[in-house]
This record gives sequence, structure tokens and C-alpha cells, in this order.
Amino acid sequence: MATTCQHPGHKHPEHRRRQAAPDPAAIEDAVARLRARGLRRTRLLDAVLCCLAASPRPLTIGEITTALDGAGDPASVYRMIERLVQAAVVRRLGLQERALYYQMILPGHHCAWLICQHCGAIGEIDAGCPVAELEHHLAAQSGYSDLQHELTFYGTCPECRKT
Amino acid sequence: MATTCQHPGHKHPEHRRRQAAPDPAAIEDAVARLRARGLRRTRLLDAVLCCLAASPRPLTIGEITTALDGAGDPASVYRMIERLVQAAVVRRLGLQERALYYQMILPGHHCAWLICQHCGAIGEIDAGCPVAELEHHLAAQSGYSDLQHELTFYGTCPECRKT
DNA sequence: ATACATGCAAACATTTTGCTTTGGC
DNA sequence: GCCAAAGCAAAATGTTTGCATGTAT
Repeated sequence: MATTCQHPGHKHPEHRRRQAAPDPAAIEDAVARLRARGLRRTRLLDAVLCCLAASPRPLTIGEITTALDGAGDPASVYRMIERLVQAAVVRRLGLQERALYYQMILPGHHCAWLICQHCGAIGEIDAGCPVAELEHHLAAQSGYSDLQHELTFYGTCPECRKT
Repeated sequence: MATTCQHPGHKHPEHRRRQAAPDPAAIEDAVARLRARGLRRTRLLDAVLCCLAASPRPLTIGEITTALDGAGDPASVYRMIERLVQAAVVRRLGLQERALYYQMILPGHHCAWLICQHCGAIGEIDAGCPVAELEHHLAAQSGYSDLQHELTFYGTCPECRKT
């Protein structure tokens, strides 16, 4: 049923393998930008940033809260994430699930995802962004500003096709 | 706050202007495919298809239910939509909202959206699909099958920038 | 007649808000 | 000390399921 994609990546832990190093520099950079906006440096801020930076795939608020293991509740994480999104340190993704996903914005990071609709595995797509040009064009034509985009591919992964 | 984009298109009804004609042929075609899969032709099926075919933008289950005006409840619409998605008559979209959006799959229809993060207006992008090639490439490289994609741009519309 | 589809109601998961307390500056 | 942030609890929202009834075939 459709419920098989409720917990992306869960059934195929190997999809988590591309564990990006938690890159302290990236975190410090983000913190610096946040502090410039007047945000205070709290334990939760560090914990959430660290959690996101260490993840190879977008996380939900629930997942982040779980990862904090008691060091924060969903409401606090929710508000923290809102601030991070406002500050453009974190990006929000839709991903066709009940919950929203959040991903740290890093220079040169991936912008497209490949998701299996059966097992929920989430993988990155290592391609130069194919819509950068269109986005540029769009900004000029539509009058919209601060353009961002979300590009996701959905399909059936080789493993699930066997079944 | 983030709550401003809870009701896409609501504040700017003019974004609904490109009202696609409910195209009876498209509906009949969809029904034919559904019947071939063993689905029964019910009042709700017609109503939901008609509703989706007539909408210029994706709709949530709640919106569809409201549009039916008493002729169906959320649970029935939910199950109907699941069947339609299974049958590839309807496409599911994430759109970074709490609710999921659904759109009828039509030959030659738009595949990308432009959304204002402030007022929630949803507009279509009239561009040839810029990722068709990548999708093809991806299918070959990743081993994934049945590939579909979702491409959405988020930004600030000209109206909202004034404010 | 049989199974699929619907409606109603209830359960669930996740987000969102209110309010009090904590802790960074 | 002041005010943003965290914690706790509860409300809100939208999805999902169970079960009895209806209805297309």
C-alpha cells in the first residue's frame, strides 16, 4: 500500500551510507550567519545544526527530535527549524509525505532527490542542477524574487522491482 | 509567518483564471483506463475526476471534498484518490504544505509550478520540461523504473514584494 | 449475488499555539 | 535584568483505518 513510503530510507539503511562529515566549518558558518540575525547560540541550536549537517538525506522534525534523544521536544525543534528556514540556513522539502523534510543548505550541495515509492529510500542525484537556467529565466519573466526550487524524482528502485 | 501559505491561491483568485475546460474527452479517457483496471464507475469517481479536470492547479483532498459539496466525504475521496494515483490517472505533489496536492495527468500538461511563499499563489510554468533528458539519463544510470518527477519553484511574487 | 465502493466515526501522526520557566546576552 | 528561547501541554489539521451499508456489475 501507500504506507510503504512512510519511513524513507528505513528499510534500506545502506542508502544512508554517504554520510557527509558533520563539517564543523559549515556549522560555524551557519551559526555566524544566525548570530548576525540576532539569534542566540543555544544548546538546541547546535544540536539541530549538527544533526542536519551529519545527515545524508533530509530529515523530518520528528526524526530530528528523536536524534536529539531527549535534548529537545518537537515544539522547540519546530520553532528552531522555522528560524533556520527564515535565515536560509535550512531548506524545506515537500517529498510527498505527511511530514515535511528539512535539509541544511551547503555550498555545492545536491539539489535533486531520487526516491523509491515502494521502500522510501532517498538518494541524492549527482548532477549539475538542470534547472538553474530556467530559474534565472523565470526570475526575469515572472517578476518573482528569491527563487528557490525543489526537484525530486520518484520511481521504483531495482530492489523493489524484484519483489 | 509560515501560515500565510496555508491556502494556496486563496488570496489571489486571479491565479485561477486559466480555467482549463473540463475536457470531457480527457475524463472519458481516464474512466476507460480505470475501468480496464476493474474500477467501478461510480458517482464519486465522476465527480472527483471532473473536479480535478476543471482545476487549473493541484488540489488537496480537503479542497476536493469541499468542491463536491456534500457528495462525498474526505475518507471516500482519500481512497478514491489513492486508486487514481495507482492507476496513474492522477499525480501526487508535495508542495511543502501540510496537505498533499493532486493533479490530473493529462497529455501535454504542465509539469512545473511556481509558488509564492507569502500569499500561496500557485501558477503554472509554461516551459518545455527541462528535466526530461535528465530523467531519461537517470533511468538508465540508477536502475530505477517508472520514473516521474516533481519540479517546483518557490519565491516571492511581485504583489507580495510590494508589501 | 457478490464484491467493491461509500459514509460515518474514530484513531493517528504531525504540526502549531499558549503559557510558564530557563538561560544567553 | 531583559527578552529570546525552551519545555510542557494541549489544540488544530489533515490523513488513515474499521466497520456497517449501499451499489455497480
